[in-house]
Amino acid sequence: MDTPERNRICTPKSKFEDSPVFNYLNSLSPIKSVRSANISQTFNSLSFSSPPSVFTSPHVSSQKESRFLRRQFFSDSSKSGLASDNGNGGNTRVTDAETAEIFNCSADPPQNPDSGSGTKEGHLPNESLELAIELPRKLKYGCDSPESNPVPQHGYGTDSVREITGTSSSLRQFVQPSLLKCSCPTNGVGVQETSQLEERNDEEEGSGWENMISDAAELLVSDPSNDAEATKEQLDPNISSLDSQAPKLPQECLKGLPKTQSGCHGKDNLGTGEGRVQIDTNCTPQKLQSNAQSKKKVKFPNEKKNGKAEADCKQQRGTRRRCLLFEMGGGQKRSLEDDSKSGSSSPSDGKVTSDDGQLVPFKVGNNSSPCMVPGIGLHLNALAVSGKDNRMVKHETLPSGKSLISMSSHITSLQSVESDQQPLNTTFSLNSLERDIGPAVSEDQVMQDAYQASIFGVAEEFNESGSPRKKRRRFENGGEESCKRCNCKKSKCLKLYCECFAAGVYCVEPCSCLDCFNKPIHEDTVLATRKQIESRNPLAFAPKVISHVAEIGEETYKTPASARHKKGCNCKKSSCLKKYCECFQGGVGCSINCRCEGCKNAFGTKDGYVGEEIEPEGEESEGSEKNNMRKSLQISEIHKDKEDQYPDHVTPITPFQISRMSVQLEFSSSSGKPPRPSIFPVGSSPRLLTNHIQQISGMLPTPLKLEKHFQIAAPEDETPEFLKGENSSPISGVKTASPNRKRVSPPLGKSTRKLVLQSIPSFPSLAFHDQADDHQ
DNA sequence: GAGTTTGAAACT
DNA sequence: CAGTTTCAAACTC
Repeated sequence: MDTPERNRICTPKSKFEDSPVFNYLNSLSPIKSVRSANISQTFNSLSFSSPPSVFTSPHVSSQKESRFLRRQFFSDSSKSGLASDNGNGGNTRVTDAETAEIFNCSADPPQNPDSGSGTKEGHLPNESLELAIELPRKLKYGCDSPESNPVPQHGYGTDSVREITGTSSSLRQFVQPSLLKCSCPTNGVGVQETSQLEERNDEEEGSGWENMISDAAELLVSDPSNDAEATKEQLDPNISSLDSQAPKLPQECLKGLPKTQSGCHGKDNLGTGEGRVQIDTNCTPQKLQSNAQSKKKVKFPNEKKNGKAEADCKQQRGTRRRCLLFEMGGGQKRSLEDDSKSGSSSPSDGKVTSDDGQLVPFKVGNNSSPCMVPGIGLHLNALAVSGKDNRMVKHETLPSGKSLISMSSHITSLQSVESDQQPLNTTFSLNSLERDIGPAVSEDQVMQDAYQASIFGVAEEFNESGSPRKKRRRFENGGEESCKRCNCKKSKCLKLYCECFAAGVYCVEPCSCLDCFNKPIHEDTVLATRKQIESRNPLAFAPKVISHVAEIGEETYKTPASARHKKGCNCKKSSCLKKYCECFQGGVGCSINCRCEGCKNAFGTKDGYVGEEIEPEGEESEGSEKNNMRKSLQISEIHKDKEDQYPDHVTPITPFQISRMSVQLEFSSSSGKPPRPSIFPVGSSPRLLTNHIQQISGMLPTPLKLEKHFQIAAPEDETPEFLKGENSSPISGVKTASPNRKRVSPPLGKSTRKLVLQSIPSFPSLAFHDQADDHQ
């Protein structure tokens, strides 16, 4: 069972990598763990146990990898020239060797450079060709446009530095997880340390964190050349390490963490974890490049599609980083104030991160589950993806430089419930949740990256000069929440009118708002305002779109498909066919809760929704068709769900994500614009994402298609209860905890959910899953 | 880019 | 709770 799942997860790679090596890697849990690293970092502040993060990360990592790969492509292409200039031409192999060494450090430093690079190199030619072909397409938006390339301006060296820093972060993510898995010793500490180290490095370099981030983002997104290379390099190393070493990793990890340290020149040799980090940071871009190259080689050989998928995934990773990597700590205020303007962009903010920081307790954080879903900012977006309810207010600097304020909203219901029931379990569940989130995010990111790659990169350019609206739209579409921008003039960005505020994100430069108080400087005001709003409406900041969640025993499972707008829309003239409609905007069908008139929501009409239960009545034609679609989809979903469960660590997919996917798809297809960030993402399980992506890559066409494919998630099952009453909403859940339970017993959840949920083990241990997967 | 439309949020 | 106003996004030209 697992194998297929894993394949899905890695699908992009796997496809690329038909080679047994990839399969092997996929099968190997450690690699996955590496992926998860990103997430773990995000959550570092929370101090999660390494293991969960590791597992969760795999998806993410994969995505990131894909993203990086893309970038690399660009960069490579561009670089090739640069390299020639710099005399780096010969570096590729050398770098490969170096990278191999670097990675090997963890395993066998000296030994394998060749093996890793060699295998990769063998593939390279084909891949490069494919990449060259594919890249242009993908890059069109970001890369092609000259504007998109801010990097070029920067000296190569500077870029490299930034890249390095950025890469270091990325690398950290990758590396750390692996390290964590392998060595585990330093887990939390190591991660934090690594983050610190990164920060230090960044500081040393003199580039602001924000700058770094923004640059990195730009580079990643738009810059094919240098930045891309850097990112690639950064990513690649991880990837390459994974790929080349993947087979080795498990063993090596066990053996070699120390070696890696020794091999890599860490600035500071803190611990194994640090060593890794350092390694990453230390690794020169060249090395990274080599790794990246090796990776490229490996991945691309197969099919363009695969390459695309990978690229998407990679991009997503990059995106994620942007959004997630930097968490603002309680210390943020200071840093933020200092940085105030940048909105977040200040390096200090980014620096604050886990160690310092702590989440500003907007509300009492139940658990520190780190899982804030970073991207969730949009009203709709806030989707429950997070599933976790961390109420903690986090400040995360988003790619755009915005910092998440956070609230992860109230989705806590599940967790809270669990916590109530079993404190011990809660931690576990949290981990699982985190895991879920991570993957989910990754998926989303993947989706986003796909779009972002095309669109997003461009968006950033606009930030500074472009017209706010356009920028915003592009950002929103391509970017994620983090990319959100508002244009508030009278609300001071302290009301829900403001998307940024509603999303729990600070306004950033790109925002064209006036008299904005939604900035770190005014953190107190923002928090106070939020409290007020929440006091009025606890669900105010809760995700508007709610996915169906089921709880089994102690664990909560996300039901795949169902997602509905919490509150329902009230559309009268838009027929729920435009973004005016929150349901439509959220990529979900209208539900009973909707009071819309003439509902024609492409994702599912109100009638249709009822129709599932009461189909005959409503718009039968549409409803019936949709239902059929849904059924088919559901079936597929069921399978997916099962698969997802295992691979992802049990944590069920967040319905939101799925809904997002559908939405995103639509938008992308329909408007050609990237779906909103929040919506983007997607499918809870990376697998789904990969699958979807694959499908989508070819498909994107009309929203309808997407709907058909994805719709399942949105329509149905839904959690009746969420829909039924806002009260039941997660937020309420936070208070009472009960809501989830209600959800769990979905009367409506006709079909699949139950099966899925049942199949999932209550608390699968990571190792357990892996094993189980293997057996399966 | 300006203006209009739309529906949520906020207010009464 | 319903009605009205305010607001900003979404949309159109």
